[in-house]
Amino acid sequence: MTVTLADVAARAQVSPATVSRVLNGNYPVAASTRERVLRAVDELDYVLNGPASALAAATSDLVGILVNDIADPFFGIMAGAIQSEIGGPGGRAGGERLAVVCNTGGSAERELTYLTLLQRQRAAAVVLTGGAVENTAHAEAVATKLRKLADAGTKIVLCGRPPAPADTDAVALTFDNRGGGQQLTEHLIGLGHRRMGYIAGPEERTTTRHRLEGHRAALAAHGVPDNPDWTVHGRYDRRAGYEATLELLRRDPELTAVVAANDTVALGACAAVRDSGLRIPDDVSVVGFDDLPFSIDAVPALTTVRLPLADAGARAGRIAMGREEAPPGGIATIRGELMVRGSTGAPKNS
Amino acid sequence: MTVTLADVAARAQVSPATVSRVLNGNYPVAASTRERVLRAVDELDYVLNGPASALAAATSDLVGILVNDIADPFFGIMAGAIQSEIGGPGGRAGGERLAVVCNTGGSAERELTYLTLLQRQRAAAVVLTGGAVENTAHAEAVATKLRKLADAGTKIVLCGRPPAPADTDAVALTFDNRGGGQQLTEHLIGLGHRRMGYIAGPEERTTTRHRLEGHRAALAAHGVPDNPDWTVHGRYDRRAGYEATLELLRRDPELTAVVAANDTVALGACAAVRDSGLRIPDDVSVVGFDDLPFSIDAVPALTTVRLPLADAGARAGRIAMGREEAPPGGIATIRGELMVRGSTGAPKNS
DNA sequence: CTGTTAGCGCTTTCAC
DNA sequence: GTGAAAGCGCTAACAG
Repeated sequence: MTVTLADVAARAQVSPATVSRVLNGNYPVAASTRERVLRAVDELDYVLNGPASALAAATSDLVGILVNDIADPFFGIMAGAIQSEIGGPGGRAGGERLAVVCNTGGSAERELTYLTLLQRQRAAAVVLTGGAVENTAHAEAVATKLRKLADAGTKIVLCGRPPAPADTDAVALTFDNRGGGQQLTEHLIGLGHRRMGYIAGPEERTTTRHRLEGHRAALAAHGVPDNPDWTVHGRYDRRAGYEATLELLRRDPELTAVVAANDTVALGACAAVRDSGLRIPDDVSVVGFDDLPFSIDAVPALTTVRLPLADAGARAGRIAMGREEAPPGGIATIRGELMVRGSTGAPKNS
Repeated sequence: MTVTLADVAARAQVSPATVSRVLNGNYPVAASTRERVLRAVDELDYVLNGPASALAAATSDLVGILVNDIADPFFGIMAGAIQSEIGGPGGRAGGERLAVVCNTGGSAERELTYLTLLQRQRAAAVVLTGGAVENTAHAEAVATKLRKLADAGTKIVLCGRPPAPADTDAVALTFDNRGGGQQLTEHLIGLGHRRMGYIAGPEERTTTRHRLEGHRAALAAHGVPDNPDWTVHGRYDRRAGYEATLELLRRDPELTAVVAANDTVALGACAAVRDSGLRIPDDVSVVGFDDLPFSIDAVPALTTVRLPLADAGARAGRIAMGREEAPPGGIATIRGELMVRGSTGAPKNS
């Protein structure tokens, strides 16, 4: 009932092999033959059987994209950019790759499971986005998995994630979270802030640690005192930002600034500051990280560090497809850009 | 070099068929045998060949999700919810479905191309999210494609999209965009507004048309005059909202409210209102649509219509997997809920 | 409950 | 430039 390549071959009066060759366009075929085949394909409304060709060719045209949370624009933007470069429709013929988006929810276990599932699909490439879980056992398990994938011919690219062990053959486009965190806090210090609350992301995450390290490095470099009470951990969402800010303000009502792990958290922080009857930035300055699209529309607009998410994703996609060379050493560090806006100002009593 | 099912069978001293059965868990196998097989799988570090099983079984465990723009949380939230229900890791064994997210960018052509690609993959199900392009030729082409997919055993679910022709066998979970638009405008009318600007989405989109119809129905029902000059079309992004608002205000500085096609557009509208030196809602009220997470953090918080995106996505996912019954007639209308917040108030001179 | 037997539909050497 | 033939690795009747 379903049309197969053999049917097309019969109709075009050629062998199945020839049909395969014109369909894949990776082999010389006489122009007249090609046209005859294409016509037959059309007339028969033939659709290639993906699994069958993947089986025979030992590779599929699926590209895996691992994200923590696809509902978060941070990941959505990267995923969209990656997808646009892996040659979806509109790309040159034959390069119709499909993106398999895997939501790990930040769980190490699910990350591994998805990697296995992608291995099972014989994915052409896998792009892992965002920070990694910091846990030796898990890191080793992931590295092992990546090695297996690479051995099976799957190209691995890390986008916005620290490099994996060199023997995994994974190309890494890493965000300079440490540097960004440092810039943000230095900006605040420059404004005169000395008592700053810090809302960190979930523990055991590279992104969380690096941003926090940047913050602390800035404090240390400028001799500004740190205080364990001024740091709180939470999820990367608005709710966590709201609650953490309330807690921070309760612990120390004298805080003049709140540094949030990312923009989403910062939005929650802004709400908490306002709900506490304080003004931004007059009473409390707030900063975020990432510069997601809505950040400029916060009131006042959020001071933050802009990460070129779309560019990074696009580049990762091209590298995954072998359409762009990997950076020297397989590692590139992508810096963020400090965006100073209305949510930060000099502290009142400075 | 790569381990196959036959290797596992040999090691476990059973037939390949038995191994297949324990792996798929859809057939009775003696507990002791199962365990032996599982052990062999483990020892050999065996990973099933997806394409091979898809070929043999004539169906894959891929589920396609068509979205206009995955970077937009409107789609990201639905996609995430769908994915969480199609039995990713954590689901019961054997139900490891992968989500293939396809970004159509709102292009009818790419939508069709992706549908073909999904057909090629023998996708188990396809979920089409968001509004459809309004164009007879295209609608017919899509319907034809859906029929073919359904014939091949692919389950089709529409999520947040108007029903397709009945013979496509597509289940539809439709958002009541018309009703939501009407509620919003009635709320404004109730407040005393009589001169309202409307920023519509792109033309030729069902969502755009329905929301606008709701707006106009409300105007008509209350005898409030409409004016062609008060409607502007644009993309569903902040920039479009910003520019459209400036244009609207230029055309009629007396406008007391701006109705935006969605929250993202509303954010841009708010910025434009403020940049024009006007206050929200004192001078101009602004409303959005969707109630995306950031909407409550706008200042003032956005009055909007909440769409249960996550619930709808989850339900679509379950229906696609056959884990929930389709609604009677294959169509369910999902209503939004009016969320009255600070961005709307009575007009000044009312 | 388990083994045997055929393919599923395509790609790919290897000849011609 | 094109054809023939041999699988790729798995599932699904059908027996037993």
